Amino acid sequence: MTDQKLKKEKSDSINSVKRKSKTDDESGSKKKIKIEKDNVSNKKLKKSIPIKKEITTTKVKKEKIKKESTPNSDDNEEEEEEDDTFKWWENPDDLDGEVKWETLEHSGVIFPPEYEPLPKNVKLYYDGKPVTLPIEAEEVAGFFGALLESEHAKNPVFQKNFFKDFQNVLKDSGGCPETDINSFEKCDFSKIFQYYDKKREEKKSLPASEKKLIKEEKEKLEEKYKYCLLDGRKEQVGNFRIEPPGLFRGRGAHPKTGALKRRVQPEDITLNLGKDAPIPTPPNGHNWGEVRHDNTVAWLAMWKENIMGNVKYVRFSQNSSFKGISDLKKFEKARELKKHIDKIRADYRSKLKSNLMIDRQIATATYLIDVFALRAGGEKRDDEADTVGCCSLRFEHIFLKPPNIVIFDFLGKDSIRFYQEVQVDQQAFKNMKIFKKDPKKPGDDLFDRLDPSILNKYFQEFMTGLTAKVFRTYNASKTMQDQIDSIVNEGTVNEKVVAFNAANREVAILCNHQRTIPKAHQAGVQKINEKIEEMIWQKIKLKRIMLQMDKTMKKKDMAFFEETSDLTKEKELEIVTRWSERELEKVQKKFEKDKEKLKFEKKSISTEEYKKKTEEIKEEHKKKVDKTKEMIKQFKSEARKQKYEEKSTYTAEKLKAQVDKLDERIKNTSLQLKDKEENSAVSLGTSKMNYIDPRLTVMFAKKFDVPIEKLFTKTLREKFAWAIESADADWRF
DNA sequence: GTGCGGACTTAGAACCGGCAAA
DNA sequence: TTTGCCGGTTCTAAGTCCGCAC
Repeated sequence: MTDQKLKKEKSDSINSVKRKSKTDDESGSKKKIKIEKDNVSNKKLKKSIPIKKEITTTKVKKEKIKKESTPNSDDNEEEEEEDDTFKWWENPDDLDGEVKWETLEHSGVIFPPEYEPLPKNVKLYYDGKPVTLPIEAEEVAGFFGALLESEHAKNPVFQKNFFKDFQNVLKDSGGCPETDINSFEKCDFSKIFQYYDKKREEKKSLPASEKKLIKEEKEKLEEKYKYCLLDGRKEQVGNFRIEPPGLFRGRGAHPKTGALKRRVQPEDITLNLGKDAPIPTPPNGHNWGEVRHDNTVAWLAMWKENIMGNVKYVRFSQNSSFKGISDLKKFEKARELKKHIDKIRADYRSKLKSNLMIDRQIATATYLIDVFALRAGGEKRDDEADTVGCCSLRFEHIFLKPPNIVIFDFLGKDSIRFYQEVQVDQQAFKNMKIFKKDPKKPGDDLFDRLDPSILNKYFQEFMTGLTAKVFRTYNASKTMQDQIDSIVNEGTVNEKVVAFNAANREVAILCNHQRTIPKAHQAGVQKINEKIEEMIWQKIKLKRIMLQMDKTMKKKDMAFFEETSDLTKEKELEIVTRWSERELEKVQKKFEKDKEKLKFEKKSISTEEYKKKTEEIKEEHKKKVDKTKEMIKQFKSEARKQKYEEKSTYTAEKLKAQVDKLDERIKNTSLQLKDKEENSAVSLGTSKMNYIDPRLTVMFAKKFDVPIEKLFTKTLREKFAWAIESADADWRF
C-alpha cells in the first residue's frame, strides 16, 4: 500500500517520540463498561427513542436547582452534583432518535446592557472639530473608537464597511447638526478610544474585593439562565448571553468585515421549549418574536444575524448529555470506518485509473482527504472570504513538480494557510496533471465534476453515515493511537505529559491546526536567547576565574575549559552593555513607580512627612544607581582586560558547583525555548477537543499513571466525563 | 440535480484570572 | 508586591451535512 507507506513516511519524519515495537492487542482489551461491550452501532442509536428518566414535578426540581447552585454551598454541592449527573452512557440504548426531548424548561436569554452614552466632553472630531452625534450614531462610532488600535481598524475593507453603515445610521437618526460627515479620513476617533481605554484601565485596577463583588452580582443575575430542565433533569445551557452589537470581525479577507452587527431585540428571538413549560417573561415593553415547541431539535433559542443572514442558536453547554451523546456517536462512527478503510482504499486506488473522468476525480479527491486530511470544501458565496477545501480547490492552489511532488498552497477554513510540499502517489500525480491540463487556467476548479455531496454519496456506498469529515476524525484518532503506542512507559509524570503533548502535536499538524504567532512571541524568544547568552557569559567568567587561580587546571580537563576561548572581548562588551542598559532601566523604573506611589499617598500624609519620604526615595535611588554604575564599570573593565576579580571566598569546588548550576539552568531554558518555538504556530487544543477520541487520552492517563488533570482541563473533564468513566488502560481506538 | 436554509460541529481570537518571576 | 506571561475559558465566526422545494 503505497499511500499508507507514504503516510507513514510523512509521520515518521516529524516524529521524535521514542518508539517500541508493539503487537496489535485489540482483542486483549477488557470490556468492562457497557458502551464497550455493545460498541453502540449507529443504527442502534438512531432507532432508539428516548425514555424519560425521572418524572419529578417541575416545582420540586426548580427548588433543587436554586439550592444546589448557591455559590457558597461548596463541597456539599459538588458531591450532590455528582450524584445528580445523568449518566446516559450507562444506558446507551436510550440515546437519540428523531424526538430529542419530552419536556424542556428554561429561563430564556440574557440581553447585553443598554448603550451608555459618552460623557458630553468625549466627542468624535471631524475635520479637526468636535461634532455632536445622535445617540444611535455615537454608539456605532464608539464601536470603531474602541478598536482603534487593533489590526481591524487598519484594514481598509473594515474601515469602508464600518463607515458605510455608520453613515446610514447617522442619516437614519437625524444626522450631525454641525456638518456633513462624508469622509472617513476626516474622522478622528482618538478621543473616544482614549475614553474607552481609560475605562478599561479603571476596571482593571479596581481593588480585588470590588471585582469579586461585581462578579458575584453578575453571577446572581445570570444564575437562572445557566441551567434548564431537560426531561426533568438539570442541564447546563451554553451561550445564554445574546451577542452584543458591534462591528463584524470576519476572518481573513472577508468582504463584510467591519459591517455593523446590530443589536438583537427580543422581537428577533425565537424561543424553543416544551408545550407545558412556562414561557419566560420578555424584557419590559417587549415581546418574543416567536415561541416554538420543536422537540426534534437541540436548541433553546435562535435569532437571525443581520450580516450574513445566518441563524444563531442558544444551545446546551459542552458538558450536556446532548453534546456527550453526539461526541460518542461521532467517535464510534470513526471507529466503524476502521472496518471499511481497507476496502475504500483499494477502491479509490483502482479508480485512480478509471476511464470515467468523474470516477478519477472522486478517487483523487478521496485520496487527498484520506492522506492529507483535507476538508470536504463546499462552495462559497461571493460575500464570504475566499477559502477552499478539497472539492473547491482551484488551478492555482496546487503546483506540480515532476516526478510526483505536489505543493499545496491555499487558504482553508478561517483563512488559515495550508502549505505543504509532499510526495504523492504516482497515479494521483498524473491525474492532477490531467485536471490542470489546458484549457484550464487560474480561477478554474481542479475538480470540475465534484462537490461534497457527490463525494459523500460515494462514501455511503461503503458505510452508512460515512462523510468526508469522518476521515479527519478517523485519521486523527488513528494517528494518536499509533503515537501513544510508540511512547515508552518510563520517566517522570512531567516527561510523560511532554510525550503526550508531542503525540498531540502530530495530530494537530496533520489537521493543520494553527494559531497566529502571539504578538510578543518574537520578543519573548529574543529575551530568552539573551538570557541564555548571559548565563553562558556568567559561566565562562567563572571558568576563567578558575584558570586565573590555577593555570594548570586547563591541562587536567581540556573539555571543561574549552569554551573559555569562545567568548571574544567584543562579544563580552556587547553583553555587558546590554546588561547595563537593562539594569539602569530597571532602577529608573522602580524610582518612577515609587514617586507615583508617593504622589498617591500625598493627600493622606503631612507635608513634612511627604518631603521626608521624597528625600528617602531620592536617596535610595541614588544609592542604587551608584551601585549599579560601579558594577558596570567593573564588568566593563574586566571585559576589556579579560581579567576577572577573584573573591577571597572562591575555591575551585565552589566555582565548579556554580558552573554546574548554570549548566542546569541553561539546559532548562533552552528546552523552554525549543518548546516555545515548536508550539508558537501549532494549536493543540482543537484536536484534543474535537478529533482525538477522549478515551485515548483516558487510556493514556491510566496506562501511564498520569493524573487526568494533567491532560484535560476542568471543562474538558466535564465534557468527556463519559470517556473518563468508560475507558481503561487497555482501551483501543 | 440543484439551490437554499436549518442545525449542527469545528475553529482561532479575544479575554480573563492566577501564578511565577523579578 | 507588582508585573508579565500563560493556560484556560468564552466568544462567535466558519465550516459540514442534511433535507426539502422546485
